[in-house]
Amino acid sequence: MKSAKRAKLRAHGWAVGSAKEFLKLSNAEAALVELRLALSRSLRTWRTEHGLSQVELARQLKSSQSRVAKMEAGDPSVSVDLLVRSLFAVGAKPRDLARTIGQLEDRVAV
Amino acid sequence: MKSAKRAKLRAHGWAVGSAKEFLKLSNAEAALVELRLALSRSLRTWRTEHGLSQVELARQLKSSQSRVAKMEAGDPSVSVDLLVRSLFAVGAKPRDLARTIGQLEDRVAV
DNA sequence: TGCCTATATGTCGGATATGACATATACTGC
DNA sequence: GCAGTATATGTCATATCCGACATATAGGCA
Repeated sequence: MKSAKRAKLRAHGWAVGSAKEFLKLSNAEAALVELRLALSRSLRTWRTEHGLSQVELARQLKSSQSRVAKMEAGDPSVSVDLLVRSLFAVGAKPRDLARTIGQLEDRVAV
Repeated sequence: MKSAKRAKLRAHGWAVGSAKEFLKLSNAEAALVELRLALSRSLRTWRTEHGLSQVELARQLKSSQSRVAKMEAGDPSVSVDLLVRSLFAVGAKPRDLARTIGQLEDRVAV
């Protein structure tokens, strides 16, 4: 939506866009979940390909085996922050992240 | 490093890889900071291009003007999580994130 | 079977992030 | 100068996350 059009709608407040906004928010949530899962898979793939156990990886990350397990399981108690930090910590480059994220489908209904 | 080689080194514990690990960790931190900044810029760009004020964006995100300001400033109190969630919430697609992240330089010295 | 290793799950105290509010700064047009 | 608007900064109570620990489950092997 262009700014001119939006400027006209703005005065009407949330009532105008509520349904659309609702969809956007739930889509956003779905996208976040998928992102978390994609990063989870990346981390597990990296670990197994390097022949490490969760305990060993945890030591590298200065974390614990249980948290590594939760990271790899996409547990909701794990933030995208932690996943990204972990991937960087094991040597992943921004490019690698970009590739992983870019492979997610674009499900956003606008 | 391949898993066979690593397996040999494993027994020696942290002493072997400490310097390398240190570099990796600080690189990881730097990468995270850059990522935060890149996402910050994306968010501000999106907002200004849509002719919204921080207050209006905050309402969309169910957040506050001050937090939006901090997001856009790359404030350390703002997590990557929140930035990503916000971008998704305004309709960004995984592809858009991927493009933003991919543009970061790969500074990791391995 | 019992033992060992790897992974998963539940919980908890302390740490960090969040929204909200107050306030400050900056830039308009009057 | 002074309103009005937009953005920045500081603080705080609450919410959420994190590492750690305990414990459970699963598979291999003697």
